[in-house]
Amino acid sequence: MAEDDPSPRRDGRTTDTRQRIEATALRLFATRGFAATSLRNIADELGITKAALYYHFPAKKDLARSVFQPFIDDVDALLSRLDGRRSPREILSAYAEALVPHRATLTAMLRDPAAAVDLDLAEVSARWLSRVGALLDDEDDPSPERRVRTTVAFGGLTRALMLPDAEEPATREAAVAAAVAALDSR
Amino acid sequence: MAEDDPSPRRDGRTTDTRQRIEATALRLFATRGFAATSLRNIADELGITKAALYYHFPAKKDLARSVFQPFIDDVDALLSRLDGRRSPREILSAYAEALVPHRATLTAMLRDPAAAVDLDLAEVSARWLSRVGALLDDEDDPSPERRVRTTVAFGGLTRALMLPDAEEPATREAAVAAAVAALDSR
DNA sequence: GTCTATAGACCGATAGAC
DNA sequence: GTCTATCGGTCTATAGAC
Repeated sequence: MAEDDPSPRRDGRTTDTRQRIEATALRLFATRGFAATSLRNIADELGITKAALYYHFPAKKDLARSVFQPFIDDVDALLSRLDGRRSPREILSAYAEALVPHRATLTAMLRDPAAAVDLDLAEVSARWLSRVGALLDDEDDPSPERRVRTTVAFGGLTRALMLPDAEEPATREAAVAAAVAALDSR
Repeated sequence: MAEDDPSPRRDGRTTDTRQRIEATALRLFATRGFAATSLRNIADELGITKAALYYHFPAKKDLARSVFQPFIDDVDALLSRLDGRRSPREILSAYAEALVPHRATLTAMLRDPAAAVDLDLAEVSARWLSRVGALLDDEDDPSPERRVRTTVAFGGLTRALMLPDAEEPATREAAVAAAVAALDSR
C-alpha cells in the first residue's frame, strides 16, 4: 500500500532530497494552497535553490503529481475493495481508515481547486464522487433528502479526519459513528 | 442585513460596474481560489482592462475585502444573536439560515487559506471557531469525542450548504436534522 | 471611467559551470 | 547534485492621456 512517507525508487536507492522536497511541498500545498506555493518557497525552506528542484522534478506539475499520487492510488484501491455490497458503516469506516495516512494530502486537494484543474485531478475526483455516491445510495429511499444526508455524513467525516488527533482510533470511531447517525437521521 | 447582492453606495447612487466587478471576483475566487485569480482574469471576463479595476478598488486586497465583508458581517451578527442559551438544533439551524445567502463566499473562504492570511481573516475565523465551539459545548459531556461530533456536525452541515439546491427549505431542514443526529450520536 | 503604456517584482523553467 | 545567471512571461500597481 502506498504511503505519503519515504519510499525507495525503482533502482532501490533512496533519494533523501527527493523525499524532503515532496514532504515540504505537501506541507506548503496543504497550508497555503498549490497556486500560492512557489518553487522558491519550497527551495528556501529546504535551504537549496530553485534550480536544484528542477534536477529532481522536470516541472512543478510533476512534483505535485508525485505528491498526490500515493493518495490517488489508495483511494482507487479503497473503491475497488468496496465494490460489493457493504453497509454504510463499513463504507464510512473503510473510508476513514484509508484516508487517515493522507490527511495532509486530503487537505491540500480539497483546498485548491486550481491544482485539481492543472493536474487533471478534476476527472479523478468526479469519478470518486459518483462511485461513492452509488455505494451509499439507498434504493429504499431515493429522495433528494437522502443525498443531503450522505453529503453531511461524508463532508463531516472528511472534516473530522483533519482534526489533530484523527490518528487515534477512538477519535475515528466517534467520527464514523457520528457520520452514520447523520446518514440514518429521519 | 448585508447581502452578496447589489447594494447602493453611501451617496445613494448605484455603481453598476463596481457590483459587477465584485460579483465576477467572487465567482472566480470560489471556483479557482483567490491566489489563482488575477485582476486580468476578472477584467477580461468583464470586458474591461486591469487599470479600470484600479479605479474602483485601490488594490486586489481591497476588492477581496469588499467581497468578503458582507459575509463576515452576517456571521458576526449571527454570533451576537446566539449569545444566550440555545439548543444545538437552534444554533445549527440559525447557522444554516444565515449562511445560505453567502454560499459562494463560504466556498471561496474555505478553499483559499492564502486569502485568509493575506486579508487577516485567519484571526476572524479563529474567533468564530472558538465561539461556535463554546456554543455547542455540552457541560454534561466534555469528552474529546464530543468535539469530534461537533466537527462532523458543523463540517457536514457546511458542506451541505454548498449543494446546488441549498436554498430550498427542505434541503436545509434535512441537512440540519442530519447535523443534529451527528451531534447526538453516542 | 476607461484607456495605453510601463515599472518593478516574482513566476516557472533552462543553460552551463563545478 | 547543486550552484549562478538568465530568459520570457505574468503579476500587482501606477502614470498620464482622453
